[in-house]
Amino acid sequence: MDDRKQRVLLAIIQDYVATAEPVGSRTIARKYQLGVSSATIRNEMADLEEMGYIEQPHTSAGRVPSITGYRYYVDSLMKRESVPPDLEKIIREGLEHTVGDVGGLIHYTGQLLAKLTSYAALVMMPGLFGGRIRHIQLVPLVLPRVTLVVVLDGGTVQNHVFEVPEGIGEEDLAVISAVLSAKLKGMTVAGIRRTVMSEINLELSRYRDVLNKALEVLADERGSAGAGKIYLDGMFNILNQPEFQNVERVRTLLGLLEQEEVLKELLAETAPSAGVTVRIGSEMSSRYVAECSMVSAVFRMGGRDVGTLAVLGPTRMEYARIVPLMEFAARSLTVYLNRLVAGRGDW
Amino acid sequence: MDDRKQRVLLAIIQDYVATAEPVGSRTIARKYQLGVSSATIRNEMADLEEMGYIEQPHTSAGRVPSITGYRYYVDSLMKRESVPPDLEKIIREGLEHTVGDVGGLIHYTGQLLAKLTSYAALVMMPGLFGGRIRHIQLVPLVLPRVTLVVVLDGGTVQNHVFEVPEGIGEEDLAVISAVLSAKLKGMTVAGIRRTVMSEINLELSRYRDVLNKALEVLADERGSAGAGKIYLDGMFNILNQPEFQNVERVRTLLGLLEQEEVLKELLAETAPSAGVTVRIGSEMSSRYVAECSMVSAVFRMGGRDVGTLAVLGPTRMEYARIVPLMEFAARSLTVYLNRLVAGRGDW
DNA sequence: AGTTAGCACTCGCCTTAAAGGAGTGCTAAC
DNA sequence: GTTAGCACTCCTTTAAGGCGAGTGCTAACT
Repeated sequence: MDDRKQRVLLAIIQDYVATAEPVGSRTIARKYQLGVSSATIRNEMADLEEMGYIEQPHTSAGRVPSITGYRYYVDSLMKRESVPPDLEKIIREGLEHTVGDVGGLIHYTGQLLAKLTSYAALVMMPGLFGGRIRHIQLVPLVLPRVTLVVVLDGGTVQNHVFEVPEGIGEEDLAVISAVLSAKLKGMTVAGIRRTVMSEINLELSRYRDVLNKALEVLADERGSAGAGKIYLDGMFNILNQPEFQNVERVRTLLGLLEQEEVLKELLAETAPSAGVTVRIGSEMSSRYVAECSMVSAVFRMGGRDVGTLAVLGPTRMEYARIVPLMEFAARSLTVYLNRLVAGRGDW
Repeated sequence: MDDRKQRVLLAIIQDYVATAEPVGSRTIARKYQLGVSSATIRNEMADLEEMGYIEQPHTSAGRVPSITGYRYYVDSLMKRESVPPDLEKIIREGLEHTVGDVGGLIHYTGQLLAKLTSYAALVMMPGLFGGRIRHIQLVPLVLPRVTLVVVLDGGTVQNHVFEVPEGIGEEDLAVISAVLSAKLKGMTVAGIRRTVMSEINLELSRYRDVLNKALEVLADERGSAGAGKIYLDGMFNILNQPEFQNVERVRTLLGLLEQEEVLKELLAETAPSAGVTVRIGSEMSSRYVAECSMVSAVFRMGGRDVGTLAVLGPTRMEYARIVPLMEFAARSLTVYLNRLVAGRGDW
């Protein structure tokens, strides 16, 4: 792909992203000075089409970038815009001044992203995964129902209700709680080793049933790394995009957004740790988002990936603006999350 | 309004609810045997229009029920359909077999309603309002940040993060927790009296600051009776309604559904305790739901209203089917919620 | 060989006109 | 009070024509 072809492709994508209209050779010759006539551009466009980077909705319409075209753009052509300082400020100050738990901070970031990007924002929360246990206790409800309450240092509180065998009383629960507390406090849920578990089991062999149940709950949370809750914001934004003037499309998309399972899968495809993942149209696993792209990034706590931030918009997304913004958001969130659990010191 | 006019109005509403098409005199004469000709019906329709019960989108279109018309129908004309036994069974068994906390049960009911009605379902959860305190504790996170954890007998767990003054340590928090626990356990949050509070304050005067903060959190929850979380399900259903083929309308409605505050207000207008509230179009306070109706009912715990169930659909809603269904759902939910906190005994 | 002007051609979209049809209101007769 | 008949209204559908954006090709130019 020679230099001029690249410039033509870049122009087509920029124009299409801006206008949502198929772009013709004349437009490019006029608006983007490539120093050649529209006829030359037509020739280049014919080539680009043959190479699969652009498409024609129908004869005598302009060209539209293909998935391959967008991909090439994102990987090689795109000049990342730097995040405007005022946005950086908004994000930083927003995160700085949010009091509350880890969940609140993350949720807030999602809302902010929706507002700042004008697309839909998705957030996958960490389960019990990301934090050290500060408090763990079995609280009797109406026996035989009890709830296992776990408080993490980030302020996350999770609980899980289950039933204990007949004959277990409040005192028994207090004993178990004390042992659990002694053994597990300070550990991350992920870090609970089999050895600790059996140690506990030994110490409390009388209560094997209850214990197994409780540990099972913890293990559940640990196993399903992506089991966290999903928040969705600004899906309303997406309706302002011209490609969603068609109700049929809105319906399929909204149908998707209601299925948490599918969303989780989509988010789970985000590359671990490093940078930002961009997936365009059919590069995503669900066919319901054919016309959409997702830009996502993971955030971390204690050196471990714990959740995912994402933005969902039309394939015609402003990648050059969104990618750096997501990167900044995920990095900022990571910083402030870790401050939350480590006092002032950055992680 | 004479008997025949009522029958004509009834026929118009039934037909319009079924077809979403303006209904003409001929249709009524043909499909609903009133024993008179279409000309007579035309005369009746002219009268009904003058009386404000029906409207004409334009000359030479059929008639459509007005808000007033629907209102008259719901209040006087409607024959409630009885809830089909299989639906009753689905609801009962669903609620019976849902293990977990109060929140899970309520949320599940919302999902069920969305599925069974084919409209959007809204649920306003109780805050800390509806249940007795089983456990209350200040858990230190990374000092000075602590979280107040409250567990209710329904299994609801709420927490709130705040900061304590310098110099307060884990032991201090343990002392405070012990007193809070001793004084408040077994009370409902709503039932916490000023007297108890000052009693606690007296006992722990050293920790006045921390205590005030903690009690403030509790009071907050108590004050905002409807402050609970809102769940939304099946908004996707609403897009299948013919009146929402128009994207503009979808946008305004979705815009509404994203604003929790507005939703809370809408739900808060539900009549307390008794039966089912139906609000049609402009009878609701928000102008964004002009084309919609809401059928809502409160559910109770411990003899007190704690939350609201609602269904949101087009004004052209199948009231005769939905009203009894909502009533049944709210009643069932009340029963099972109370079982949850009272052992087997019904409330 | 690459570039460009010119031009015929394609094809979606918009406007306009005409036909069709559902439904009404009115009148006159029963 | 009811009904048949009929003129009238007005929305909706269909068809046709013109417009315009854009293309691909050819031939000439550098």
